[in-house]
Amino acid sequence: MALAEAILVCLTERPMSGYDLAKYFDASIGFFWRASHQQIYRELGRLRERELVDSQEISQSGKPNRIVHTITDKGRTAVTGWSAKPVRMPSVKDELLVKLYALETVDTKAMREQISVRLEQHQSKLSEFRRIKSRFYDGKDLNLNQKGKLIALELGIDQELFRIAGWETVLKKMTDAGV
Amino acid sequence: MALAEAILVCLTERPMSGYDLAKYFDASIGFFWRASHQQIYRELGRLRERELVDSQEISQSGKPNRIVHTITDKGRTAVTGWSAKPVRMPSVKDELLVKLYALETVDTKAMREQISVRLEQHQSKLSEFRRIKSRFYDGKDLNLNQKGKLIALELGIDQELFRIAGWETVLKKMTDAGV
DNA sequence: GGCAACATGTAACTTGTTACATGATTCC
DNA sequence: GGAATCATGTAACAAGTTACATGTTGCC
Repeated sequence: MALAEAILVCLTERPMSGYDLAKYFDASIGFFWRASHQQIYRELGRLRERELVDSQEISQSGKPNRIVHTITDKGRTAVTGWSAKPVRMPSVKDELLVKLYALETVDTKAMREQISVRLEQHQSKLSEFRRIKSRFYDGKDLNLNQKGKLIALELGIDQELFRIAGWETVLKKMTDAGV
Repeated sequence: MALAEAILVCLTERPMSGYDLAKYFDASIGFFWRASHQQIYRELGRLRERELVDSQEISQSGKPNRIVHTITDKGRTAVTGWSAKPVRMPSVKDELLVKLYALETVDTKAMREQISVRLEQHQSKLSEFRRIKSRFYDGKDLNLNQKGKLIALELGIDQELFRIAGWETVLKKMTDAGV
């Protein structure tokens, strides 16, 4: 259950509400471990039960109340313990690759269209990563915390570049194969 | 639910038992959509209910009986229909990237060790892919079915090469950052 | 006045993982 | 005689997805 730890890692940055966490995931750590707001709320409940976070309701006049979650010392210890444990290989699940594998059986016109869509998605992720890099990291003096995030981000950028090249090659090879 | 379709795609090749399918997944389509034997058995039950496969028990003297699943015409239609539908972006879930993102908070010695393990895993996948390519595809005349599989396999090979280079770069950048 | 975004969650369902269970055959 | 492999599954649980529910504020 790395979702728990991903949340705790975010909370080492600053205390956050479930909504803040969902936004934070979308814009950063979620590039490496995606989670929906429902998952985050459920996991926060469990983290509270295990006393890894401390949750405080803050009343706001007018607006609905915010529940702000703060990582506890027990939570910090849990993160360090987790960090030393071995990781698994990331799960492999790409329907588009299954379709490619089944090339003879599929609708190849639709398939080319789907590859184009995929290419655009990688392109927009690439732009987003580059924007974040130039905005927050380029030409700045970075501490270790920031350096870690930058290294991860640069790996993300290279990955998007690779994937764009990869799917473009696939399109060429499909053409060569006559489909 | 692409597992259903991945199974149907395998069964277009030849009728198979659940056990055969689990083996087949491990050695081919599972490179792009991993599934455990439990998932496969469960899904086969559902496919039978939906009449997309026809399941026949074959008694074997001595050995336990095999249940052989054959794709039906309805099943073939389902695959074609599925193939034209848009796909999602593959899920992103890599604990090692989360740890990299949280570099300051983690045990960096253990982290370097985990990257080394990951590198070995990619190396062994690469060898496996290359072995399959040279054994089944190199220097042969291929039909469209085989060409699709080869294109997917070559994308897999490039991906492993990219990932090896990527994690090696991360190790270098960690050294530069002093961890 | 309506719609998007803020903010929080529950419920139902599907998928994926871990552990358990059974019994035969083949190889050492 | 014991371990590995063949072959088939069930049960319990964890994780992920989709849909629903509620009420506010701020903008056009």
